[in-house]
Amino acid sequence: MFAQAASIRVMAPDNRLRSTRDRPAKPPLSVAAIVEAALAVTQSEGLAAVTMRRVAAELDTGAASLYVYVRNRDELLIAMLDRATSTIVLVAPDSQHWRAQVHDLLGDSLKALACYPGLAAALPVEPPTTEHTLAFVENLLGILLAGGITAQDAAWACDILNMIVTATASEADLRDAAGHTTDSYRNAAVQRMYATFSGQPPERYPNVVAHAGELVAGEGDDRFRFAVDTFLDGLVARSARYGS
Amino acid sequence: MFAQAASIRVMAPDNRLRSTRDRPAKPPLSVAAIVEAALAVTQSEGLAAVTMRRVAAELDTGAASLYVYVRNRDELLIAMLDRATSTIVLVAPDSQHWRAQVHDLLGDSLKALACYPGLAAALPVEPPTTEHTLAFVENLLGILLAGGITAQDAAWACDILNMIVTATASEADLRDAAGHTTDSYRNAAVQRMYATFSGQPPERYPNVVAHAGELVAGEGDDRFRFAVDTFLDGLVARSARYGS
DNA sequence: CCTTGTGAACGAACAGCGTTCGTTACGAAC
DNA sequence: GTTCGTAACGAACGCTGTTCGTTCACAAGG
Repeated sequence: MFAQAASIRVMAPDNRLRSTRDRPAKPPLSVAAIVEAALAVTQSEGLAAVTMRRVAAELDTGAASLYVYVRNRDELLIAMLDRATSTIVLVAPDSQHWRAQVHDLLGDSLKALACYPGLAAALPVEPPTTEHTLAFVENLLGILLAGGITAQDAAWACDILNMIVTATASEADLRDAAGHTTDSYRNAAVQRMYATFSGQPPERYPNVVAHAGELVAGEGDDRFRFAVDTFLDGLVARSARYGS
Repeated sequence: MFAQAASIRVMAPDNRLRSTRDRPAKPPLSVAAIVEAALAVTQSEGLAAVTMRRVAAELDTGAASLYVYVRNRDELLIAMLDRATSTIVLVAPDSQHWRAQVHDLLGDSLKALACYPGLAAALPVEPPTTEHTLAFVENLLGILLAGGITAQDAAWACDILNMIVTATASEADLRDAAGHTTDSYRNAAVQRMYATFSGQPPERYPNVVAHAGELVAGEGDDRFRFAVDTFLDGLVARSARYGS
């Protein structure tokens, strides 16, 4: 066993040559490569599978090697969020179409998060201090200000809108969990939720039972649009009240 | 060592007697006792400290003993949430004061969650199927319906308002993390966030830098009231539009 | 060409986690 | 008085994130 290990060591150059031929191109270790590998694992197996060992295995190395580029797992998660956020297309604020811009921007954000089940739910609560998350907040804040929202309202609204995106993404993870088919517009998880609500004793939970359908209604997109729209309506009503 | 262990076994009755005298009253193991112990640990050391071993130690027993009453850790967390939710005082929906009732109910919910740092953030995404969480949703839904909100809007609003509470509680955990003193209205975490925002390059993040103050402004309560109020404004505006 | 040094890579280990297994011991029932 | 179900529990398993000390490849200097 020892001799074998020794011979492997000696044959290291050959090994690398062989592996380089086997796989397309094994990129050298780097922060970007690690983040990309972690995102790939998340996409295919969920965030729970994103362990240091699993990510390292994806790069044909050991867990300890990652710590040269990443301080710890939390930092990796934040880097993953930043990478995902970087795919959001930013827009120049336009006071004429600010509501549509908010919808587009948040929709993009939701799409970016929805690719990586669990990532949205498992992040430190107050994150946006990395490059792309800051750029995102900057853009959202700019659009709201262009829309005539008070600076204070706009700032707080950023926080809340972001929260809506995150929560919706987490919910979407759950809704898509059990084999999402585009044909059936209700998957198993939603049906189970409906059964839970409608199966309660009506004298104890009359509204829940009566409106079980409404409680579980809507695709993620519908609920998302409702949340954002309603909140924006509130913002506008508020700023109108300030004006008067 | 073996003999000592044996003698301990033999002295088990005495041991129990002694421990019964030492501590006020060691309650027998039960789901309620386990949940209470877990909540106590959360309150004093945060949710991260709520490990099966730590909770068991709180009850002077081993981790394995808990599994007689609790299927796994997730179920314990859900039971903890249900217990915390049970402290919320429910109200009979009154269409005259429905907005105040929503504020009271959600405020209570926030208080209930704020006692246990981390609990809000670390829960399965779509929980409310336990007794007290269902009762809470039932009541919130009833109040919104009494307020003249559409059934569909009310149902979705329950979800979103709940989300606001959860997220605010998580944020409050963060804000209170580093020794919250009632005197200084800004703690270290908030100051650090302000420094991060205002310290960015102004040409790259002009709005973030310009409005760093607004971004971190407000106690948890202010932000919470803003979020709920604005969303309710939106709901009202929406139902007015339906009417027309 | 050989030595030296520097830092990435890595194997092994640590402490802790959730959970399970098999055994023990106690209290009630017959 | 014996039996039996089951709560309680010690020990273990496989896994986690992280650290330590060593090894190795490669570039710089003599």
